[in-house]
Amino acid sequence: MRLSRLFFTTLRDDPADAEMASHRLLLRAGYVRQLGAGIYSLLPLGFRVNQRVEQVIREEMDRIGCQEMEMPVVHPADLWRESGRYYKIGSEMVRFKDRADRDMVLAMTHEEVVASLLRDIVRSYRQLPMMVYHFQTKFRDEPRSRGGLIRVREFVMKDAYSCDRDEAGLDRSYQLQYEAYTRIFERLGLDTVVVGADVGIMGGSGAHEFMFLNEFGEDTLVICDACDYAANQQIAVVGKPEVAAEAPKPMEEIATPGATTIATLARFLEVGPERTAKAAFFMTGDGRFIVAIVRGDFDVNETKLVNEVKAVGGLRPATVEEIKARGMEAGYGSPIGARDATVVVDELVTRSPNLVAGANRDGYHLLNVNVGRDYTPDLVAEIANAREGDPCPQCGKPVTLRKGIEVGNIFKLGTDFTIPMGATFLGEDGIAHPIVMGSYGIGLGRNVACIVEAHHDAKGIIWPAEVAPYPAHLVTVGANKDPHVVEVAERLYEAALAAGPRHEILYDDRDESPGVKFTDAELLGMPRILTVSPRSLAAGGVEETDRATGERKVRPIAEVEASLVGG
RNA sequence: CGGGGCGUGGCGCAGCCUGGUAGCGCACCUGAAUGGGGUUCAGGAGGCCGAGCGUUCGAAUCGCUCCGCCCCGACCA
Repeated sequence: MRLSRLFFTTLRDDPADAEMASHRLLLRAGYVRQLGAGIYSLLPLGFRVNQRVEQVIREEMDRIGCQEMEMPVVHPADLWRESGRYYKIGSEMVRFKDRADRDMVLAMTHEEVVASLLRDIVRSYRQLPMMVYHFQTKFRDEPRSRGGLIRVREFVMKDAYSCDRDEAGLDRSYQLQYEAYTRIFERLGLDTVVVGADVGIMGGSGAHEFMFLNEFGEDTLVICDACDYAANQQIAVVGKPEVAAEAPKPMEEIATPGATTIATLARFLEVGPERTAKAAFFMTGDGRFIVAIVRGDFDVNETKLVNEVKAVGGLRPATVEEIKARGMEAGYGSPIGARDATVVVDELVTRSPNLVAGANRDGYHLLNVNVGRDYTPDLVAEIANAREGDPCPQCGKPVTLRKGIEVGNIFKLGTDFTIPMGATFLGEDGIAHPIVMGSYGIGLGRNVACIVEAHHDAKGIIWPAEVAPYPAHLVTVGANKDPHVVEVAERLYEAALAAGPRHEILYDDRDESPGVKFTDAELLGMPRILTVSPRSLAAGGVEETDRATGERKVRPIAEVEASLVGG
């Protein structure tokens, strides 16, 4: 591609809205443009990178026998009513009516379509196992997009679905996908950490997320450097402190004016936060009021809480009015005297005697509160967040907390879609069984952004060869002075072009100053920068710069040409 | 959805407080010089100042409403 013809422009100034290096560089180098909140166009360069990423994924999916297909973006709402997700998912799913007043939705993912196809096509166990995938646009009307391509509303995802006769088959398919993912991210140049993940209220029996460690990540990971333990904080269960036994003391009310947070309370009473109980109040999507109690030195983990109380529709913080209506006082709250509330207590609290807890009276707390004696939990569970330095559940060494971006996930769905949607097969036993599914997603744009996060320097992007839009960037200098420069450059360019699409290079044939050309070449990030100039010709050929190492050498023209057309 | 910030040419910004009909840098066009690190000079083109309503003789500037975008939080099968 001749740069003089390429639909793009580079920017000298950093776009004001781009905080992440990847976002800034992709905008500045002319790979993407924003159309709206979380909605991006891929310019030709960006599209080419996307295609390269897609191709890597395609090869690895094909390699494990996953079959490529394509499913629609617009679905009849009835399909989603069948699985029940039409009612469970909130406003992140775009709903609309077609001209005949039929309810339609924009696809957020494609489990329903796969299940409906299975129902139509699969009759016998002989047709299983089977895996399919496609690259397709998803629209998720996220409340807030962020980080350029990291969190968007419209994006292309590779989503694969495994379909098996039973759990053992699912385990095999899952393992194949796991291994394929490992190869994919290695080829993409992304170091990932695989963490155990939340399966959510939709059920399923297991999930892993492939995480790219990055400070802008939206997930917090609990990682042990001493062993291989790694989990999303949403589900991480780590060791809790030992608590010294203590005889229960009489409960006693004490004035604590203004001490509405654990920090101020602990300071006021001159005790450690571990001597206090923290109350958090939630409403479930189905209208239940939850009081969650953790020790003052911990935070409530909402994912764990959602799962423990099986909160359909999730949790939202309760309002002050809702708290008052149940006999409690925000800022001075505890389950003592609570009405119409489900009390969920972290197991550590039950082992911690004589805690300070709210008196449910403005400006007062209670000393020496003991679970069981002073109030009765409806549920005792592990609902606290793992903290930096807590003991690893596998080896006991302190864990660290890291931020990560989810670049891929694999999920054992089980029969959550096939049972409600009636996707069954006739087994060897002559009985109908539900097909056992798994789903496996990789968001393309997010991966492109992460690749840039991992591969750039102060000057620009440095694409790994596997995903570079073009293998080389050819620059001419002094072309106006010396016709031989143009001759050689044209010869190299045409030779690469003739060698096939995979060999095509980027050719900066613009009448720009050398500074502009070199600066753009480094910004754009092709792995090899080839310079043809009177100087390089006099030195024996073409100057080649390795973008990653900065290493330069002059090579004979014929040798460079061979490298462009060869394997 | 709550809190904060910002909408002025493709990008980055000034002007707004103290109303008087829009400016700078980069990019773009023309010409000349230059030709190995965003080169120089000269001359240009491009903006109903996010939208609507209001105040005023007069609004980019003041007021109200709306829309959009960014950040923090909530949210993220």
